[in-house]
Amino acid sequence: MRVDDILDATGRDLNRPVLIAGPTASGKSSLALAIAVAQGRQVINADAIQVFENWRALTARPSDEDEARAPHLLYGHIPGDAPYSVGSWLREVAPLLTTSPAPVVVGGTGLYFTALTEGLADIPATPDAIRKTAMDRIEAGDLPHMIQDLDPATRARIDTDNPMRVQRAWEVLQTTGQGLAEWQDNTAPPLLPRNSAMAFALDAPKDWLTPRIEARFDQMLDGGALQEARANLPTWDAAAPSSKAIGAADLIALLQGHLSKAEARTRATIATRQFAKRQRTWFRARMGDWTRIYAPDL
RNA sequence: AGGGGUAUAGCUCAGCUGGUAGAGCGACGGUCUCCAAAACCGUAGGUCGCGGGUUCGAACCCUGCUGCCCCUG
Repeated sequence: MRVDDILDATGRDLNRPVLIAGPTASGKSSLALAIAVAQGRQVINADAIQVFENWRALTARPSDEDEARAPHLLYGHIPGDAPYSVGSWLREVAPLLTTSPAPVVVGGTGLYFTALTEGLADIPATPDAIRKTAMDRIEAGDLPHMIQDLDPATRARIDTDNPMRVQRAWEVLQTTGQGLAEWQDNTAPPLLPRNSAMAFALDAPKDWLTPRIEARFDQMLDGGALQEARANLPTWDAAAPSSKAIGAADLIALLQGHLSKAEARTRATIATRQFAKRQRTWFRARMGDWTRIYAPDL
């Protein structure tokens, strides 16, 4: 499927949102922009890290020129130290899906798309006090007891080797008195069922993507990623949500003199390749009914 | 040229007084319903620089060679 075919297909039903998922550096943003421009749609971000304001070059957010060609929403609108999650994202997208024409939602975060088209249990937020208790217990090495505290159904369902999953399950049980498994079993219908959207998943083979990832990192550096890192340096906090942007810690380490430019580049591109692998796995396993698009053909 | 050191998985290195090799990272595969550019799980790689010797048995001891590093000249 080429761009023209996609424009043709999506152009026939302007009331259905277009979903575009794909690995980093696969070219999904420009495809989304082409559709938006041609059909008067808005572009909505479905990327967990591009929502943050403080790393624009490094997270490959659309340029000013791109944003001038079509409205872009949910990009860089969250402070780098503010918490954000699938739940936050779903609440923000909800009112944006009803525009006419319908938007094109584009990004690389599989979980966000899955939550959108398959639903997400509506669980009350964890109070700060409970979160703090959870983190303290984990830090104290108390994970085994937290696992024991869980309800059997949840314990059997989650990956108990994964501290984050255990923490989440424990917090849900503590704050709601109800097990995570039960909450999930009662998940409400999705905001946007798969069939109510035109969904595309970009396929980007490893050997094709790797050189693009490397070239793009160099473009990021040329595009001001280093100045951006310098701007972030004074307030840098490795634990801040936006600090998870691939390459952020490496550029900071470079500025602090802990890494050479070559080392920073190597680390960042390796991390990006590993991330792309996880994305591929998610798309293949969870989005089997999305229309596949072979990225090199675009 | 002489003296010293070093040579073990793709990379960085462990391997006690000899019992046919391990880790971290990387690579590859996978999981994942609220930190997801996160977190987690699994798999595959090595005739231990080369040759000779000692020994029931050598990555480990002896010896020659080769490469690299340091010191002296």
